[in-house]
Amino acid sequence: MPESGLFSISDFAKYSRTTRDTLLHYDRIGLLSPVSRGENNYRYYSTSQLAVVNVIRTCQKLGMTLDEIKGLKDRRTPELFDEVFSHQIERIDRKIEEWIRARKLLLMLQKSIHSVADVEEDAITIQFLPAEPIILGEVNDYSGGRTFFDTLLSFYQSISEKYPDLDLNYLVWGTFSAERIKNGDWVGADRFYFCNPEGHDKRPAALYAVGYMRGGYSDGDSLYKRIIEYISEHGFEICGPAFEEYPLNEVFVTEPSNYLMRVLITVCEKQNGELRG
Amino acid sequence: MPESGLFSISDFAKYSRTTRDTLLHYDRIGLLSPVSRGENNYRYYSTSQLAVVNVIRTCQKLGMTLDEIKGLKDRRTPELFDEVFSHQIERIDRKIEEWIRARKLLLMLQKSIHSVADVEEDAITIQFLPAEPIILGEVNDYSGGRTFFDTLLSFYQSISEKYPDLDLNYLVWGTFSAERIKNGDWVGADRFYFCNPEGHDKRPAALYAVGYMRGGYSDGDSLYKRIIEYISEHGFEICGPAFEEYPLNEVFVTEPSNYLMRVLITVCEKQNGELRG
DNA sequence: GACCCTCCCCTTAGGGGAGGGTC
DNA sequence: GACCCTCCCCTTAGGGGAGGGTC
Repeated sequence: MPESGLFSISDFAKYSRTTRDTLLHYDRIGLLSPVSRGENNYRYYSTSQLAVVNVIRTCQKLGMTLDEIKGLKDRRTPELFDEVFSHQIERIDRKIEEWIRARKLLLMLQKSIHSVADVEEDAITIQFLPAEPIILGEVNDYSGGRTFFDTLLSFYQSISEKYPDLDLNYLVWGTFSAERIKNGDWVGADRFYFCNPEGHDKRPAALYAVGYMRGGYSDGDSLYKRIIEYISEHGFEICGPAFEEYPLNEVFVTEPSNYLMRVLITVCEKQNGELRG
Repeated sequence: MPESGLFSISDFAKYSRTTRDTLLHYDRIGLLSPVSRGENNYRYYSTSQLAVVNVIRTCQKLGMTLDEIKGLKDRRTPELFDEVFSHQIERIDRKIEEWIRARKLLLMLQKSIHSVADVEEDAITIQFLPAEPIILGEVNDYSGGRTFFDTLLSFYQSISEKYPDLDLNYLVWGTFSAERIKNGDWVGADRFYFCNPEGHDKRPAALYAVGYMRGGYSDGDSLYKRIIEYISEHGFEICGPAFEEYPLNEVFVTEPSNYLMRVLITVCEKQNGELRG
C-alpha cells in the first residue's frame, strides 16, 4: 500500500484508473511489468509507474497501438513526440475524412429511399426536373464477347481511378440515346452512372416523361412501351437521352420482383407536322 | 464462367471486387455461401449473388459488423434500412467527435512542447500574461491520512464527472495561495488543474514572476526560493496565487531529472514602506 | 501451370472464467 | 472474505501458409 510506496495490482489499477486485466495484459506483452514480485509471487507496482500508465493511456487515446507505444516508451523525448504527434494528426484527419464520406453515403442512400417512399407505381408524369450531379462512366464496350458483368467491372474500375476517394454506392444506373429508345433497343445501357453529389457530370435540367415499375433488371420492356405511348398520346416527342434507374435494388430489397425501376425519357412538345415537313 | 451464369470463386471475387479469402470467410460464417458445389467440391456462385456482396460491402462501409449484416440480410426492406441508417449516422457522429477530441488533445500537447522548446532555464522574468483557460479541481483534502495519490484520484474523478467527454491530458498542475508561498509552504498543491481550452476557469491575466527548472515533482524548493529572491530584489511583491506547472512530465520524458518545471507567482510593484504603514 | 479444396495458425486489446493459493 | 496467481478460451475480419487434388 502507499505507505511503502508500492501498490498491489488492484490498488495500482485503481490509482492509474485502469483495470487489473489491462495491467495483466501489459505485463504479459512486456509493456509494463511490476517493479517487484513478493515471495508469494504477488505483483508490486511503484508510484513512479503511475506515470508510465499515463504515457500509455495518452498514446492510446491518440490512436497508437500498444506495439507502437512499446517502441516509443523507452526512447521518448519531447522532440520525438512532436514528430509522432504530427503523424498522428494526419492519421486522425484521414480517419475523420473516411467517416465523413461514409456519412455522406448514408444520407444519400436515405434520401434515395425517401424519394420513392410514396411513389405511384402506375402513373406516368411529365415533369421539368432540375439538373442532378452524377458520375458518368465511359461508353460501354460490348465488343468481342464482353459480357454485361465485364462492362460493369470496367465501369467500377474507371470510376475508382477517376475518383479514388469515392465510396462506390452500388446504385448503378444507365443512359440510353434517344435513337435507341425510338428503336425499342433498351437492353444494355450506353453508359453507366452513379447518382452522387460529388459528380462532375449532370443529368441535365430538362422536361422528362417519368414512370415507375416494380421488377428486376431485365423486366423493363413494358414500362418503356407504356411511357413511349404516353409521350405520343399527350403531344410530346422524344428529343434526348433516357435514364434507367433502380432506386430500390438488391441493396435494399431481397426479391428482384420488388426492385423499383424508374425511367426518365427526355421529351419536348411536339412540333406541328407542317413545320416538320 | 458467365456463359453458364455461374462463377468459380476467383472469378466471382474479381467481379464482386473482393478477394477469394474474403469469400471463404463469408462461407465459413454462413453469411454468403455459393449457390452450388461441383462434384469436385468447387464453389460456384451465381450472378445474382453479386448483389449480395454489394449489400455486404455497402453495409460494412457504413460501419456495421458482419454479424449485424447477417442479421439484416434476409429481412431487409427500405424501411428497415432507413431506420438502421439513422442509427449508423448517430454512431458515425460519435466516432467523428471522438477523433476530433483526440485531435484537439494532440494539438494542445504539441503546443505545450513547443512553448518550452527554447526556454532559458536559469533566467527569471517578470511578464504580463494573458488569461489562460484551465479546468480547476476542488480544494484538495489531505485530512485523515489521505495521500497525494488519493487527492489526485479525487481530482480525476471530479473532473470526469464535470466534463464527462473530456480527454484527460495527464498534465496535472497545481495552485498555491500567496500566503503559502510567503510561508515557504509549497509542497502539496491547494488545488490541481488542467490547462485546457475547454476549461471554464482561468489562470488570470496578471503580472507574473516566471522561472523554470529541470527536475522531478519534489525538487522545486530551490526554484521557489530563487524566484522569491528575484521578486523582492526587483521591487515587486507577491500579491496573488502561484501556479506550479510541468510542461515536460512523465508523458514526454523518461528521466524525472529531465522533467521541466515552471513556476508562476502573481506579483505587483512594491508599494512604498510609508504607504504600507 | 493455374486453380480448387481443407485444415491450421496469426493478428488487437483485453474480458471472463476455472482451479488453487494467500492476507 | 477479499485478493492474488497461472493457465486457457473468446472476440473481428480476414491473410498466409501447407499439403493434396483438379482443369
